[in-house]
Amino acid sequence: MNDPRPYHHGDLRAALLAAAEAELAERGIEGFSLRAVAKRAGVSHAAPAHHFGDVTGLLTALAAEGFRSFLAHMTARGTPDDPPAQRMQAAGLGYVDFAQNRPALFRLIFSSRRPDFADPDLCAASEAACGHLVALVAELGGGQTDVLAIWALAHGAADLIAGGRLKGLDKMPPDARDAVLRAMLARVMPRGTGTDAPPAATPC
Amino acid sequence: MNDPRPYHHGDLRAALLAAAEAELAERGIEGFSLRAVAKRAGVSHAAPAHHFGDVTGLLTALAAEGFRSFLAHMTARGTPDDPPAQRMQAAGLGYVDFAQNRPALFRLIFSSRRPDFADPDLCAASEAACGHLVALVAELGGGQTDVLAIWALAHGAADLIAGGRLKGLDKMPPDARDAVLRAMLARVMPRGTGTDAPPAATPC
DNA sequence: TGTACATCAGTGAACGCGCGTTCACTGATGTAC
DNA sequence: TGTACATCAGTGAACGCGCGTTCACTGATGTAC
Repeated sequence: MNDPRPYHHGDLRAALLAAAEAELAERGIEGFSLRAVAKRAGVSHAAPAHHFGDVTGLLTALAAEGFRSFLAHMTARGTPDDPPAQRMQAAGLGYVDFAQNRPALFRLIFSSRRPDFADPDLCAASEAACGHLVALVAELGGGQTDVLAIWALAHGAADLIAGGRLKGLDKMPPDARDAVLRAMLARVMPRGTGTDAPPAATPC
Repeated sequence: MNDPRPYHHGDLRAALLAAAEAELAERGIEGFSLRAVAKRAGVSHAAPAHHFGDVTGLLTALAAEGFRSFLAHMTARGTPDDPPAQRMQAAGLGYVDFAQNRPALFRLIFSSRRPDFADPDLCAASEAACGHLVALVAELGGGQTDVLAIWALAHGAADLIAGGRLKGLDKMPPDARDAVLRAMLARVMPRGTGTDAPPAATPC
């Protein structure tokens, strides 16, 4: 039977996460509500409790998914066999890709206080993503200034795109957009002239 | 008489704006409430209506103050007589100063949807701040890539600091912090080698 | 200087609303025998 | 294959709460005469 509304959903957990992301994109974190998420997913407003406990549980699970997607984007532009500089550039491009593809998740993981960042699963996902960046910087042998410059530039481009303030850039054809981003990143890539100091700031 | 609680406040409007900024800093935009602001300012929760109409009015006024403070920070590091490159660097440092000194306002003007950005006063304040950046870039004669790189780097450093993710940097002595920021900015300053294209993206 | 009065700023009770959460329930599924 | 039963997923009513806003009011201020 193709009953459009079976009693059991099948994968309500995933549907609720998708609905929550869509709600965040539409209303922002400041207008987020569990009831609206349930309504969007087509279930009663009490249903989410079975999968996430409470609203913090849902946002925490969504943030963990966010970090995993973030890491996936950063590694999607190359392979582990590429030279470090190339992988660094790929990570920078992926950082921005993530903000452009999933702006609500970008804001959730970087600018919200509602997820429980002490949650073990979220913590692990966060550390995996940030560990990738840290490892790359270490491989490149850059110093504090290099780390900060790369990170700030990628993060700034990403945040501006997530906020819809770089209309010019995110409406360009992908190739042209990438060329601009590569040129930007090239300005801050370490030139291998030695480290000026151990990093005083870590991404996470 | 030094009655600590006179019936009339004196400057409740300013007190409410300060309380709102403190509330934003403490709870974030997602936990912001008019009643908490009134309580913090020591007045009844109906008092703000006399000065701002409603909660959007208050956040709009606060955002306008935010843009004015943002512009003031960007111009505070130098004088109009400095050469363009020096004023650009001063603006970059001021951009980050603003995020560090008033993180709640930084997030309010760059990452929130609650203020009414169509409000004439807010609009004017926003355009004044962004106009400063645009004018500097034009004076410097940089192209699209230069504009984006400078803006992204300053914005990224600012947003990371506003989010408390650059503990190392914001705990350094001011001189050392400035030296790092200057080194970062130097990597993306236009080198006067001509424009590659007119800017496709504008800050506002 | 004194008085009347208009204006303004803040009060506190009241309202309706949407929220998160709880709870007893019911429909559906799957497994033991 | 059929039946009994445990388990699970989703329902819908109910709760208490904090919220934004409204409203008649009252205290305070300032101005006209």
